[in-house]
Amino acid sequence: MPLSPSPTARGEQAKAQLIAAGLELFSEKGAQTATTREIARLAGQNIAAIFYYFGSKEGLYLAVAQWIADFIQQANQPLMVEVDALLAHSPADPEQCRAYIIKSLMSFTELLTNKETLNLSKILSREQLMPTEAYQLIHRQTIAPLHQRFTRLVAGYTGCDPSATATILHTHALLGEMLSFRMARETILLRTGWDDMGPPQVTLIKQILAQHIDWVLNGLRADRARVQANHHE
Amino acid sequence: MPLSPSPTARGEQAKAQLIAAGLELFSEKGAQTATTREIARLAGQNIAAIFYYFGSKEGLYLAVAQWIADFIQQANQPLMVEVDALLAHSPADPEQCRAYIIKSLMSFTELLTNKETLNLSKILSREQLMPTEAYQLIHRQTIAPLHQRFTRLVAGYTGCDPSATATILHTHALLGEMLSFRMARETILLRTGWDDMGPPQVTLIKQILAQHIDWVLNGLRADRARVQANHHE
DNA sequence: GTCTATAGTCGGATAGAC
DNA sequence: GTCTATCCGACTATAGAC
Repeated sequence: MPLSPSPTARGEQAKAQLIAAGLELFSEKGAQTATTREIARLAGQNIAAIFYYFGSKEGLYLAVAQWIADFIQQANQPLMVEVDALLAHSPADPEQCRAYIIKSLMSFTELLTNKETLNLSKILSREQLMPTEAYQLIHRQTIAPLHQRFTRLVAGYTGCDPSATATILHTHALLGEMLSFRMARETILLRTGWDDMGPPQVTLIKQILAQHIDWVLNGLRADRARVQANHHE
Repeated sequence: MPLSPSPTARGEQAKAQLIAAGLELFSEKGAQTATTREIARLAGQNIAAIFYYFGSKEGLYLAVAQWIADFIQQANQPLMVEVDALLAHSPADPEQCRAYIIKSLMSFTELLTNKETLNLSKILSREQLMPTEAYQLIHRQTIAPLHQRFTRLVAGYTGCDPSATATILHTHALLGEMLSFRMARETILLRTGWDDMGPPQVTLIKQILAQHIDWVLNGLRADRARVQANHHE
C-alpha cells in the first residue's frame, strides 16, 4: 500500500474537483462563457486534465449534468419510495395523497431555496432557455419521474385522470408557484426588499405555498365532484 | 428633398436594425455568446456601426434592454390606465379589482405565450440568472410598476395590506403560475408531448390559470375575513 | 498520468481611407 | 457617416516532454 493515494484515487479526485468547479462556473457564467482555464484553476488542476478526463469542455458539461441528475435523484429518493408505495394501491387514499403533495412540495421548496442548490438550478434554468443534450438527460432521469409522481398524487386526491393534459397543467401551475421563487428570484428580492433568501424568508414562502396548495387542490376536487354530479344526473 | 432618406433617418434605421438583430441574437445565445459580427450581419450593417452608434457591445445590449422596457410599457399601458383609475378610489371596489386581476393575468399570459415575445422573455430570464444593469433598468421602469399594481389589485379584492410582504408573496406566487409556462417551457413541452405552444395550448393554459386565480383569491379573502372576525371577538 | 508550450481560431475594438 | 483592414487578447484543443 503506497502512502500517497493510488493513481486511480487521484484520478477520481481530479475528476470530482473538475466537476465541482464546472458546476460552479457553468452555473455562474453559462456553458459557453465559462472557460476551461478558469475551471481548471478553481479545481486546482491543469487545463489539460479536462481534455484528458472528459475529452472536451462539452464532455465536462455533460458530466456536470449527470452529477446534477444523481444529486436530485438521491435527494428525493426516500420520499419517492414512500410515494410509490402509496400509489401502488389503486385507488390511492385521497387524504394520504394530499399529505404527500404538501410534504413533497415543502421538500422541493426547501431544496430549491437552499444555497447549495442555487448553482444547480441555475444550470437547469439555462437549459430551459437553450436546451441541450444535458436537459434531456436530467429531464428523463429526474424531472419527468418527479413531475409524473406529483401529477399522480394530485390526481389521487382530486379524482382527476393522471394522464389528462389538464391534470398535468394543473400540477405544473402548482409547481410553478414554487419555481417562481427561484426562477424570478431577482424580482422577488427587489419587490420585498430582502437582501437574501435565508431560513426566515423560506419559512414565510413555505407557509404561503401551503395555503395555495390547499385552495387549489380543494378547488380542483370540488370542481371534479361537480363535473361527476352533472354526469350522473 | 433628397430621393434617398436623410442621413439622420438612415442612422435611425441602422440603429433600429441593430437593436432588432441584437434582441434576436442576445436572446438566443446570451449577451456574452452572441457576437458583434453576427449581429451586424443579421442587421445588414457593418460591424463598425455597432461601435459608432452604441459605443460597445454592452452599449447595444443596454439599448436592447431599453427597447424591451418600452415595449412592455407600451403593451400594458391601456390596461394600466384603467387600473390606476380604479385604484384611485380608496377603498377600491372589490369586484372590479377581481375583474381586473383576471383581465391583467389573461393579458400577461397572452403576451408571454406570444411567439413575438419569446426572445424578449428569454433576455429577462437570463437577467434573473445573471442580473446586470439591464435588469435594474427594466425592473424599475416596467416590472416593478406592474407587479405593484397587481399586488394592489389583490389587496383590493382580498382586504390584505398591499404593502405587507405576505401580500407581495401571495401575488408573486400567483404570477409564478403564469411564468412557469414560459420559464419552464421545455419541461411542460416534454411532459404534455406538445411540440409547440400555439393558440389551442394557450387557451387551455388560460382556462387553468383563471380557475387557480379564483381559488386562491377566494381562499385569501376567506382567510382574511376569518382573521378579522377573530380580531373582533 | 501529468504538465508546458503552442497551434489555430475567433472574439471585441480601432485606425484610417473614402 | 460608413467601410476595410487589422490589432491584440483570449479561447479550445493538442503535441510532446517528463
